[in-house]
Amino acid sequence: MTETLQSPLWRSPVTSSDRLLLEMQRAIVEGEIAAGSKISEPELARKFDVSRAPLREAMARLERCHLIERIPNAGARVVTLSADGLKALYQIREELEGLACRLAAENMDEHEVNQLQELLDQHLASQRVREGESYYQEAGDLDFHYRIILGSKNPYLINMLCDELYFLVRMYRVQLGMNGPRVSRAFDEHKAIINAIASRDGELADLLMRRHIAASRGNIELKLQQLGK
Amino acid sequence: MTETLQSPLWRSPVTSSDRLLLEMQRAIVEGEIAAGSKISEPELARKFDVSRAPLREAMARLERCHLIERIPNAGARVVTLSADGLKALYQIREELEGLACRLAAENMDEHEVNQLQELLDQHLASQRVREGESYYQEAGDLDFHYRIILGSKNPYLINMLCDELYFLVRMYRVQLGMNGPRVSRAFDEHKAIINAIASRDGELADLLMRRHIAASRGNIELKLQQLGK
DNA sequence: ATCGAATTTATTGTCGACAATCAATAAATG
DNA sequence: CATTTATTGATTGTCGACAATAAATTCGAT
Repeated sequence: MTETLQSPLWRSPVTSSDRLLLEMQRAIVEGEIAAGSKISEPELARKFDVSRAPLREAMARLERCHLIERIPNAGARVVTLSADGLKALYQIREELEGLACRLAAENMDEHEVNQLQELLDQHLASQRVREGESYYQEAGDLDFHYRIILGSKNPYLINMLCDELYFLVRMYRVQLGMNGPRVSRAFDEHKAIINAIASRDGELADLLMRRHIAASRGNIELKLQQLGK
Repeated sequence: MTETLQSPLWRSPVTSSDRLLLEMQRAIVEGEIAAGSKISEPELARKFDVSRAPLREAMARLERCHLIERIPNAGARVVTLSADGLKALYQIREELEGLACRLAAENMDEHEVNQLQELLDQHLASQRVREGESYYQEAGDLDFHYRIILGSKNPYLINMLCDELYFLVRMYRVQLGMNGPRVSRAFDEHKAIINAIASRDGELADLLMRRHIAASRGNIELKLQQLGK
């Protein structure tokens, strides 16, 4: 993941609980800690060689980004991925990123728009080399979305999308993958969105982003069905 | 505040940190702990007669609902209310509650719709008695919005609106008030929204809710200007 | 007298141990 | 034999003390 992916709310990991959070986010998103599995505080504390205090703080933040679910006096479980969950998540993502796109068209300055276009050119070049390689596409796609969200200049929106929803989105995408033909199509959609933003057409940018996300959702739903969940 | 206001995620305060959270949420929303003031952990721990452990957990949750802001190794401050903050908050609220309204029109069952209509009749009756009394109106308004959000049946949406955004919304409303003429107008808007939901017209319900919230926002913005902030 | 650096002070982050609560097993009774 | 009730076990929630970091103050130099 590149530097530009970091939201302003991701502070560099100064504290133990910060490091733990990053480590556990990665482990859960990539399935290293299995979806649906129960989390034992003493066990994880030993594993990461820390006390339960920073671990519990990290877990509170994991709950905040919907990666685990806690029940008082009972324990915590890693979330399970499901078709219903995906639907609910993407309903919100469509709405909020549509808004972000509209606001970005209004609030991004010329420099930021130029940077966004340069980013797309970079991805296009690297995509020609690695045809259909999903990892780079994913990083590139996330980077693209991140910049637009930041461009909205709305702190609450940035917080919700980058800090609360995006890890779960990544979890669906990493664990359920993204197949070939969708990858190149996504580039064209990105291009259209940037054009709308560059011409300050917030309404169009909104619409295009919603469709872009809806298409992405359809792609993952297909995978879910194929796996027979 | 009535019983029905509670979201499913508000568990009864079984633990110390739960009690602390409720207490501090109320204190901040009502301005008992002044906006912008710094929070001292040892001081509050003494005041509420608990250890710092549950206090810190409560503070983590206060940060989650945007009532305080923390900086690592530096401390926490209560948020300050501003015109920019209100604008950013209501931009999101408009979008998400519009979505909630559309989903409610699709997903609420007959019984829930009937209950919603009964609720409005109750409020109308009590409003005739207490003309322009803002406290009851506020509770009633919140209750109305809560039920629609729950009716969306989208867990993420419910969590975001009821647990993360609504305390800040209440803080603006409680500390900046809501004046007379707006109160009765809100009833008519509520009525129109319910009708749209009852006739399963999600699109209309969405539109009406957005306007309702925009009007409410305009009302608070006016107050902010009058106070010369 | 003012600016900068070192020291002091206070606050936050972390630790290990204890208490309270819940789940599971085993015993007892109809 | 089934159902209920204790008992055991483990996990979570809470506490008080310590260590690390940042802010405040004092002291010294120009």
